[in-house]
Amino acid sequence: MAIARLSDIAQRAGVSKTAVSKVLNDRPIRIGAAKREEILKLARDLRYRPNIMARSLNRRSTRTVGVVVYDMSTLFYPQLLRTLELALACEGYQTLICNTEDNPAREREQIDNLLGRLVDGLVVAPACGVGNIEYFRGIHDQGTPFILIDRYFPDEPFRFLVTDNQAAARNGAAWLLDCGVRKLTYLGERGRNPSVDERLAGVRAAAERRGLVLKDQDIVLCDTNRISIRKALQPRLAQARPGTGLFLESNRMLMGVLDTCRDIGKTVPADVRIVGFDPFGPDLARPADFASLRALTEPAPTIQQDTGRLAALATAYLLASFKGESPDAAAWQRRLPAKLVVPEDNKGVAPA
Amino acid sequence: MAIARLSDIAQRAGVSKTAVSKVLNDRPIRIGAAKREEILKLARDLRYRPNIMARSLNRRSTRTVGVVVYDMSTLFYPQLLRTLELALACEGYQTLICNTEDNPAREREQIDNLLGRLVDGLVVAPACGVGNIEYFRGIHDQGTPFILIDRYFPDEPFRFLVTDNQAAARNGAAWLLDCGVRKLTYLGERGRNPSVDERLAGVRAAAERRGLVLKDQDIVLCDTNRISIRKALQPRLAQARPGTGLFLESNRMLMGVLDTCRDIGKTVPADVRIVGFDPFGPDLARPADFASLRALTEPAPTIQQDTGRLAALATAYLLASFKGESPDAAAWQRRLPAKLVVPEDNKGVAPA
DNA sequence: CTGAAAGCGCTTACAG
DNA sequence: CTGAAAGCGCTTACAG
Repeated sequence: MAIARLSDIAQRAGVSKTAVSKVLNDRPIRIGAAKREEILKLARDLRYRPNIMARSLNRRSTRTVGVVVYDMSTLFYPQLLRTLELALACEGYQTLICNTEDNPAREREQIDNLLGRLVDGLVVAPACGVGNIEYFRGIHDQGTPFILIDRYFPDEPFRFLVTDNQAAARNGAAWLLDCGVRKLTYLGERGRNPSVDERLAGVRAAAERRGLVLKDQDIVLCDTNRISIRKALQPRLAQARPGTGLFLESNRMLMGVLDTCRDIGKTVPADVRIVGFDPFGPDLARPADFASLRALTEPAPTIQQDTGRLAALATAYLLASFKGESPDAAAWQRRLPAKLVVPEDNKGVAPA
Repeated sequence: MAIARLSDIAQRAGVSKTAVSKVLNDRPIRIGAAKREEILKLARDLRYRPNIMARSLNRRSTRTVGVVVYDMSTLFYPQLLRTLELALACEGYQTLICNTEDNPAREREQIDNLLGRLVDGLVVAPACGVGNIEYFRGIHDQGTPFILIDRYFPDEPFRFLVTDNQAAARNGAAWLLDCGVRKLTYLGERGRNPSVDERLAGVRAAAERRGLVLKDQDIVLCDTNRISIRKALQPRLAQARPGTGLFLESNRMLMGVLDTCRDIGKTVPADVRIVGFDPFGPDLARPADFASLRALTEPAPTIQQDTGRLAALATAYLLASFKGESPDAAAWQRRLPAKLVVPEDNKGVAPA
C-alpha cells in the first residue's frame, strides 16, 4: 500500500489537484457538498497525509522550531523542553529537539541540519566555549529568529533568556552569610562560561558587602564527577566547623560534597552550610549515595531557575518574530529572577 | 542576505547545477581541481546549506527518525532519549523528539506530522489506552519501520522492545518474600496498560509460589499524586510491622509511600519493606520531602530497566529495516531483562 | 469560478 | 564525460 498523494485523490474524485488541495486545506472554493465529502472521505480512506516536504518547499515555511541543547537529560532541561514543546504546540508549531553533547562541532552540524529543514526559528542552549560565535553571527545576520537560553554571549547582538545568575548567587550567598557563615568556599566546574562566571561574581559581591574577600584558595574549580570533588574539597572541609559555608555553582556537585562530608565525619548544616543552583539528583538505591545523604541532616536551600517563564518567553519571542515584529534587542536580552527556596526547617533568615 | 541556493553557486562558478551538486555531495565527476576548490569556497562564503526539504522530496528519504513518547521529562526517558539520539547520530540519522502528554489524539497528530516529514522510521512509547491501535495498524501496513518501546500491544504485529516486566516484578517480589515479608501489598497506578499489568502478574506469581495469595484489598490502585497515595495507603500501613512488604509499580509513587510512613510513625525497612521500578525523584530541598525521606533508613532496592540496551536495540532495528532487511516479528518483539539492584546495606538475599 | 501550469530547490537518468 | 531537463508532491497566481 503506497503512500497516497494529492493526485491520487484528485484522480479518484475526478477533480483537479487544485480542488483537492483547497478542500483539504479549507481554502475558499465553490464546490458541491457531495464532492467535498467525497474528497474528504477519499483522503481518510487512503490515509492521506500531506507531504510536508513538498508543502514547505513551496511555502518556504514549516511551522517548526528547532531546539538545540547541550544536554537534554540534565538539570532542568527535561522539564524545560517539555514545557517549551507544549507551548509551541499550542500555537501550531512543531518542535525538533537536538542534543549537542556540549560539542561545538556537533552543534554546528545539528543547527545546519535544522536550518536545512527550514525551521522557522531556533532556541539554543549553546555548547561550551566561544568557538561558534562566528557561526551564530551568520545565523543572526541571515535573519532566522533565534534566541539563546541558559547560556549566552555578552557583547553579541543575539537575543537571550538567562537567569539573573549574579543576583541569584548574591542572594544565595547572602543567605549563607546571614546564617553566620564566616568562611565561604565557592565550588564550581572547571569549564567556564559567562553564566557561571556571573554566579561567582554574585558570591564575591555578597561576601565583599560583608567585608569578606574571597581569596584564590576559596574558589575551588574541578570536574563534576564525585571523585574529583572529594579530592578537591577534602582539604578545605577537613577544618570545617560552624561558620563554614559552601556555595555550589550547581547542585550536580552536591553528592560529591556529601561524600566528602561523610568521609571526614562532618554534617550539613551543623558543620557546613550549603546552598546551590538547581535541583538535586541523588540515587536513593545506591548504598554510597544513601550513606552520603545521611550527612545532610536538614533540607538545604536551592536556587531554582524559572523554567516555566523561560519556556513561555522563548515561545513569545519566536511568535513575535514570526509575525514580522522585530522587537528591539534590549527587550529580549533578559535576565530572569530566580527563586531562593529556603526550606522552613532551616534556621537563618532569607534575605528580602 | 538571502539564503544561497545551488543555482547561486552554479551561476557564480559558471558551471551547471549538476556539477555543483556532484562536487558538494562528493559524487564521481571529472572536474578540474581549481574549479572544485572554487565551488567549495563559494559554498562556504555564501554559507550554503542544502535545502533538505528539496533534497528529501527528491530522494524520498530524509535520514531522520521520529521518536514519540508520552512524557519525555519523566522516569528513564531523559536518559533514554539522549542515548537514542546519540546512537542514531553515529549512524548519520537525525532524531526528532515529540511529546504526547499521554494523549492519544495528540499522539496521532504528532506522528502524522512526522510521517509528513518523511521520517525514515519511528520509535514510539505509546500513549495510554488502545484507542490508537487501528491507527498504528495503518502505519504498520504502510511499511514504515516502526517499533514500540516501554509499552506495547499484545496480539498486534507491531515490533516492540519492553522490559520483561513480569519476570522483573517476580524477582522483586521474591526478594521481598525472601526478606521475610508475609503480608504483601501491590501499589500501582489507576491507569493500566499491558506493561504494568504484567508487573502485577509477576508479583502475584511470586506470591503464589510461596503459598501467598494476593486478595483484592492487597492491590491498591490510585493516582500517582502524593495525596491520593497517602489516602489509599494509610489504612493498609497503619498495622504495618516487620513482615509487611510493599511493591511499587513505579518509584514515582515512592514519596507518597514515605509520606504515609512518616505520618504514622513507621520506617522503611524496619516496619515496611519496599521494592519498586525505576529511579527515584525526591526533592531534597523541600522540607516535606526531606522529612519523609527520614522514614527511609536504608537504601531500598530498585528494579532498573536497561535503557542503554533499549536504545541500542531500537537503533539496530531501525538500521536493519532501512537496509531493507525485514527481520521476522518474533525476533523483534522482545522483552529485555531488568536488573534488581539490591543495595549491599540491605539484609536479605537477592534471588539468583 | 475553475483547473492547467509554473515553481519551490534539489538530484539523477539520459540525451548529446 | 557533461549539462539540460525531468521530476519529487505540493500550492497558488493566473489564463480561460
